[in-house]
Amino acid sequence: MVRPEETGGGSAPARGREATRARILESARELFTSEGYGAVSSRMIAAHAGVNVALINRYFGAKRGLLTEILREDGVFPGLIEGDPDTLTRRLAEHAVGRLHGEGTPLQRALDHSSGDPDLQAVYQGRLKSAMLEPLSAYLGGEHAPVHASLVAAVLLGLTRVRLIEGATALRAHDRERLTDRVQALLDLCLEEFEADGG
Amino acid sequence: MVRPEETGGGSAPARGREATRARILESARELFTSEGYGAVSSRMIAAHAGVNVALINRYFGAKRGLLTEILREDGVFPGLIEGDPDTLTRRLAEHAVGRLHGEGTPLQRALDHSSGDPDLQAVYQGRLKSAMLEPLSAYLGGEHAPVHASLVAAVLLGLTRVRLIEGATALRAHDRERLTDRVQALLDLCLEEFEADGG
DNA sequence: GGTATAGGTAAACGCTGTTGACCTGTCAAA
DNA sequence: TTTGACAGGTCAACAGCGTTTACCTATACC
Repeated sequence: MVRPEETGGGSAPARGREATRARILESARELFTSEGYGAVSSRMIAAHAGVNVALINRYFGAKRGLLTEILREDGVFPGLIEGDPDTLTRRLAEHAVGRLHGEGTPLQRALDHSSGDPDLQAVYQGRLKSAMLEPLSAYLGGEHAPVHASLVAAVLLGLTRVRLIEGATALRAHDRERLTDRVQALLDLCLEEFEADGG
Repeated sequence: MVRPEETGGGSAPARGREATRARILESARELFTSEGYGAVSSRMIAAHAGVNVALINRYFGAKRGLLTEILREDGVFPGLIEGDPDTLTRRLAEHAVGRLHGEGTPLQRALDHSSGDPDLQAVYQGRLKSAMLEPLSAYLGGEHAPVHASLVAAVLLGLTRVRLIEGATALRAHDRERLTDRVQALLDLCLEEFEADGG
């Protein structure tokens, strides 16, 4: 049998599968944003979406699948890599310091706070690899590009993590500016070529 | 009533409370080391220690309490802060790069790998604050000491985290040396004084 | 000897993510 | 028109988790 919503000339846009899937996804997004990931159970999502719990696993494999899908759509690490190479580290530094101040989308903020969850960690790591390390490495080029990319990622991730420990301490504008400068300097140092191999 | 093991001149060294507590703690340490934190359940620990599950919560409040106790004893962040200030960043860099290579105690390695768990994250954060940020900040002194300490911690944490994503990539000796140098340079930059406030 | 109590146990509680069996309505073919 | 297949959905259960409550038992004191 051919499912109606998969036929090219379908008239009714699938009242069932796609609509339900979307409703679940939207509920999950809302709840993850307001409550965090770990604090939201499958049953909560199902209830919010007005569907049965089993559908979550039917459509998304597992609770983690919801997260993967949401992060795939929203993009945890928006396109910072593209753009003028000369201002790359500036953009990254501003993004990082911005995150230090709890900026970013509400979803980003929520997920940063529930970053302890193993599911989230796993998905995040996948995203980080494909949306940060690999493109950055390709963007940089050169023999040591992977190491450079790793160092940059380390600084950025570390900042986010420290923020979770210390809490978001609001800086005055010019302190923030200085911090951004410093972070940019760190990133620049990360990208500096390793000296020519002596051995 | 006065508990025997708490009286100064007790003869039998408490076959009960303390011994049982220690047995639970040792079982937990072993299992956490070999399996990670999240993969070990309260019942597994209890079974391994030959005691009832309820005793874990009786003696340690919760599963997390075991972790807190173990990390308190072993010290996740051994005394790197003390010692010659001139070689501080070198020591930290070597420690960090060592961790990149999966060095450190087996327990450290295991916990690094299961660092996704919320419990572990919470306990780690507490330890990091009291064993890293605060002493480092005190050690450095000066107006901007907390910011410097945060930046240092960010670099160190970030490196650990990136390692989890990329896996431990074994570096050749001289590459490792170069990486250590680079990390040290990053840390030095973290500690550089902010230029005098112009505004 | 009687009794308070520390130490220990068994069984449950409420929750989690996940799964398999079942129902139901629609749509295609005979 | 009847029949059958099947997608979409529901219900109830599973196995596991951390934790808690009620109970038992042996020891140590009065």
